Amino acid sequence: MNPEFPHDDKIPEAVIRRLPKYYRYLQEMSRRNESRISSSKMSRDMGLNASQIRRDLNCFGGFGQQGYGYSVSKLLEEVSKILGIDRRYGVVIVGAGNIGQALIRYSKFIEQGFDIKGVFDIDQKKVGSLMDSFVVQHVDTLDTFAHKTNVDIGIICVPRIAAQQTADMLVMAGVEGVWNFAPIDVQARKGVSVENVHLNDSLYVLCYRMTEGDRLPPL
Amino acid sequence: MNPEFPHDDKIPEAVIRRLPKYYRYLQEMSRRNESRISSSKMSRDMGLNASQIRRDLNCFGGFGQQGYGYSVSKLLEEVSKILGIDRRYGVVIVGAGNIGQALIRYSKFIEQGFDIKGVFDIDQKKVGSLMDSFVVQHVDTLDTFAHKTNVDIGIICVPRIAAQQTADMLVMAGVEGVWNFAPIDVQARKGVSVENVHLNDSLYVLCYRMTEGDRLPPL
DNA sequence: TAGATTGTTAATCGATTAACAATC
DNA sequence: TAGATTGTTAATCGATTAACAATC
Repeated sequence: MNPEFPHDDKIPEAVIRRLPKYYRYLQEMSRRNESRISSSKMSRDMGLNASQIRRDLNCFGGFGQQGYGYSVSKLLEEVSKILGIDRRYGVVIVGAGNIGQALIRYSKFIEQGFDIKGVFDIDQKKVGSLMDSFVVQHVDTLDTFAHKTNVDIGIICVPRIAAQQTADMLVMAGVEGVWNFAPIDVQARKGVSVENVHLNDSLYVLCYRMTEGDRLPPL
Repeated sequence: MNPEFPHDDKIPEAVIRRLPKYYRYLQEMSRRNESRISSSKMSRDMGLNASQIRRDLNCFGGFGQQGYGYSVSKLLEEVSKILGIDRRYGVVIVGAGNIGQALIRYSKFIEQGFDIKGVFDIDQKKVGSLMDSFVVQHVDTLDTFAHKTNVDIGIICVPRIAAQQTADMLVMAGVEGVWNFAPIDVQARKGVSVENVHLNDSLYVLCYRMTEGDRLPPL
């Protein structure tokens, strides 16, 4: 019935954004030693519609079995593969300021699979200093460094004003992905993926919701 | 034509998520000393459809003027008000680990409007130590602290396993908003707003996109 | 006034949900 | 086999875009 997976029928953005949520959920089920899971239980636990879950997963393949459900371990493995996190990534951090330091320290949050290869900054006062276990290097050396080391992802932790040029440098240096923490949408040529994080936006949405109630007419 | 703004006709989620983007854009226009802006220029600059922009803004009021466009300063002020960031917020950080430290240091990213009132942790080894300019306090003292200080928002920077109970404590302590960095969707009673950040999800989506190309059939 | 651009309705598009036949 | 649950189509819902009358 489904001989030619994966479909490359253009996966909807909404589906892609839900994949990490499935991944997190399946990890949890795996930790709890659940071996099988049905779309209806997932639905209850995750607050998503069961049809939607089945439809989402079917974008990538028929991973389930009628009358049984899904194997947690198999599905977890499949979702890892789909997300592309069944491998390791070399990363560099550009910008050794607040967020940069944060991410180095927090690199544990990048639980496994992501190896920080180097930390770069433009500030001569920071260059040469030790940040956690990394000697901060000058950005001018980024290109050379990236070409002799395996660097897949560049993390942008520089101020807004320098973010786009940093993205450009990273692309020149050959990264395939840019994870941007500066409050601006950086662009990259086709073939280089970009994720703009915008922590501030999330905080603002929180403020919106906190204020929302106050705006509604009193009952 | 629009006598009774703001509509409380249930603002679509998608519109709310775009508000911070409008805010960022308008700040940029303001920095550039632009005094007026049209939906068509916004459309070009932001990569959104002009109709959508006008429709989004009209959820909250008729801020424009036919034949002229929008006043940048007025619109910026309105969007600030809508987001609820035309005021200050007292915040506490719970969890003085990697992300917690990061956010304290990065509190500058919370450019203005957010005042860190206290930092809390459960680890006796951390309690009493100085983190930036904050003495880490024990979480058991959070409730008392929050009731004698003005605390609006609680930021959760504890491990996944402790995230929900931390949320519960924050709600007990009287916060109105929870900004959660643990990789789990925390819940709170009605009336308390929650934003789950999920940095990992964003990184995973980046990996997905980086892998995506490899999956497509060769041309 | 003529030109420009909004506010808003109508048309389109895409995503979610319901339903059910297929099948383990 | 009977029961359960998927995979998938059809129906619904909501969001985006186009179009244009209103109006500054």
